[in-house]
Amino acid sequence: MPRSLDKDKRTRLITASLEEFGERGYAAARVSDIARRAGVAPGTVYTYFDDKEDLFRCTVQHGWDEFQGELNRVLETPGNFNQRFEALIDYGFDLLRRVYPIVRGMADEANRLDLFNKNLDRLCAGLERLLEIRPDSGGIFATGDPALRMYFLKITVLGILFKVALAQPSELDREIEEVKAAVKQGFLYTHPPPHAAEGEDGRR
Amino acid sequence: MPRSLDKDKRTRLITASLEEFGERGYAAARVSDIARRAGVAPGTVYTYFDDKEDLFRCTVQHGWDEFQGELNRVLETPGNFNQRFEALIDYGFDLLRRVYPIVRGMADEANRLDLFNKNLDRLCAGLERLLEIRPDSGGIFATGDPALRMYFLKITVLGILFKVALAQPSELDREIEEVKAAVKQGFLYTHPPPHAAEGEDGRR
Amino acid sequence: MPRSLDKDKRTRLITASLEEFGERGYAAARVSDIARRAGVAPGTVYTYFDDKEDLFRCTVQHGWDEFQGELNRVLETPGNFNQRFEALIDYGFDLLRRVYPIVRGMADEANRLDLFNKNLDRLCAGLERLLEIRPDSGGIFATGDPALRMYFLKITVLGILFKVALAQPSELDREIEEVKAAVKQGFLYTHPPPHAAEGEDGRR
Amino acid sequence: MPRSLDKDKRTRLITASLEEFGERGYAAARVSDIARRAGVAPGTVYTYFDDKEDLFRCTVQHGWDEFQGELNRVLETPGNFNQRFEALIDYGFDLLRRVYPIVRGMADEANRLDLFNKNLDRLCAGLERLLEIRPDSGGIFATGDPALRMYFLKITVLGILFKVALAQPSELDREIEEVKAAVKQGFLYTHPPPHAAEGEDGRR
DNA sequence: GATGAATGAGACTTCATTCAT
DNA sequence: AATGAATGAAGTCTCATTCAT
Repeated sequence: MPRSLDKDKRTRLITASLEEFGERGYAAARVSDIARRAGVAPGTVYTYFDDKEDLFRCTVQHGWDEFQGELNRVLETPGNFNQRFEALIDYGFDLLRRVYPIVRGMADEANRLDLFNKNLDRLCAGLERLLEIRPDSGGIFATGDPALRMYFLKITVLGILFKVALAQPSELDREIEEVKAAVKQGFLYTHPPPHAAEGEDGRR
Repeated sequence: MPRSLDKDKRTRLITASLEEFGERGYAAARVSDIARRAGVAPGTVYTYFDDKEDLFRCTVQHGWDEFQGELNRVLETPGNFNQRFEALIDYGFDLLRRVYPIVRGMADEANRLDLFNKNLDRLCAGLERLLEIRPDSGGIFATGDPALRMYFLKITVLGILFKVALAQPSELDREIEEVKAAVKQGFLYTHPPPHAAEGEDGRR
Repeated sequence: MPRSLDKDKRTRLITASLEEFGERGYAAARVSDIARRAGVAPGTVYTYFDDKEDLFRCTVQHGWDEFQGELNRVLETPGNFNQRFEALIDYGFDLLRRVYPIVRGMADEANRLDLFNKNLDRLCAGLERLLEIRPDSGGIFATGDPALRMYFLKITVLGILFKVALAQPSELDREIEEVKAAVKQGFLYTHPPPHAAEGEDGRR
Repeated sequence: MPRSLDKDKRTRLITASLEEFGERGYAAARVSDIARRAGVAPGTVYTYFDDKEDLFRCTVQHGWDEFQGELNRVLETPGNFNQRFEALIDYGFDLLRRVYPIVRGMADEANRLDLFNKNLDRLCAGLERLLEIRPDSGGIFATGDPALRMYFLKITVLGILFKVALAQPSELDREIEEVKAAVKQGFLYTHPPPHAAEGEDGRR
């Protein structure tokens, strides 16, 4: 029986996917369970997505886009670096808390690597722009070589993502707090080093 | 049949697993293909392993143990830090080149996270000991807080692992060379060299 | 909505059915594709037909009726046998060219056999009447036994139908020309012409 | 549990296929029912056949090969034409009685036409050779043009096949007797033409 | 009457695992 | 211990049909 609900079915399916794929992994997640979770018939999934793989990719992409949107917003907003960066971090880890199990699935299949790498590149390009804004250019990424600097950035972002993604569910909240604190420490407070105005640190 | 034959079969199965799981991922890899690759019948797999999951875990653990063994050897060997560290890095990335796709599979299932995290902890503990040996205490991990320092170490190791693991096969060699160079740069040459205040090092 | 529109929709559905069933066969043809081809919504099909099977039967019957109508017209029209017969043959094969794949579908299901056999009987009865008109009684069906003669007629008509129906699409035109030529040869020119003993006809 | 039965499983599956495909048609026949009928598990079907389509094709081809084998045997056996021909006809219609519903399915899908046409060609080539052996060259196929003669032969064989295939099950025995009688009459008794030794009929 | 999104039963197929040999 | 044919549970996906709008 057709429902009046039209546009939010896709959203509900994405949400349900996030939960199912997250809890059970791509292979173990069942399309019919996702459908039930979304409150639709199994066949309805195929009205909105080509197949299970498409559903997964769209779900993942949805998460990336959400964060990228916030990042872009921050980039286009004038203001104090530390405040903007901190807001982004808070937003990002809130998002990650909701979608973290999906990160694992993203790396599962060889044919999903492109999707992952493209989004990582996009994310890091945005972060790079944000970091460049930073009043000081010190800190752990204050390498002279821009390429190397970007490389470290990607490794660090990847490490953070998987540090959270690989956390046991029961440890998730603690893990996120730890990572968040570490990131803020590493990117915000450590440079401009405390009570030190020397830029020597920055050129390292 | 002699015991040695058995051992051979198990080893061949581990090797075949590494290749199949690596090339196709856990879900897509078929036990029968692994058996064929190892030159045994499908049923024989179950003489040496409980089930597919057990086979995967043993295969993964085998890889971890291999690297950890080398790390321990390095730790117990006296000598120049830089040389020992570089040797370990070379060894580690050679190993990673062979098993890299397995890294992705490790993160696939929630019930494998423990396995992964335990080995990561063990690895980082060893690395920490190695880094402590380092004559200087500068560099990107030269944080005062030991816990934070370990945290950054884990994130960086994770980032490196997945940076390689997420590379497209065709890009693998280039990727490994890049990461290796970056790591050596970051851990060997970049730190305020001992008793040297020259910034020449910094220009890398 | 006016009655004429309805009729138009039904006709368009029959036409679209002919094409879809023809191109893809009964099982592979999709009701929704037929609907799209006819320019209506899938649900509308069920306003004009009970179900897919009914749609198929009506489509098939439509084709039979079309030919049967022409046959009756020929039967009721006075004139030279050869001319009338040739016109019928031309008409029949033109029709067959358009609907030929449907012939295969007609034989697909046990519960469609009645439909097929009844129409075949009706067709052959008409052909028999037409052939009886023929001034001479020679030719390949010049059997003394009327029942046997009818039997041969049915077999030949069936053979012709399926010879065309089983042609690869790319071979269809050639096939139809061949069958048409053979039929004309067999039924028109070959029979010991009336009151003529000349063998010239025989060289065919 | 593995059974001792090894080679006849394939045969049992072919037999079961013949029955199921025959009774229900290709689309409606279920692989699991065929398996049950053959006394094996559903999955076992895929040990012997690629998929449902392959199972169908092999089943059909099995029938063709059976008849073709008998035809070849007859061709290689010296002896009186009429006796040999009659034996072949009897054999052929016995076979057809067992497999007749499959004939319909053979024509069902466009991608099966090749299979059908190739076997029809092979069959007619054999029949042509057999008919050439015939002491007299009269009868309904006594056309001077070999190509046309072959054409009529194919149409007639097709017509016979489908005349039987399209019979209602309850009518099958009667139908087969009728066709058999008609064929014998047409090919055996009608030529040597009654009380006529003229060869003019043969060149027609 | 028309629409077309939603339904949901059902089939094919896979493959980890078993066990008679 | 090894084999590998057989097993059978289970999941994805299709599509004829319905019915609220």
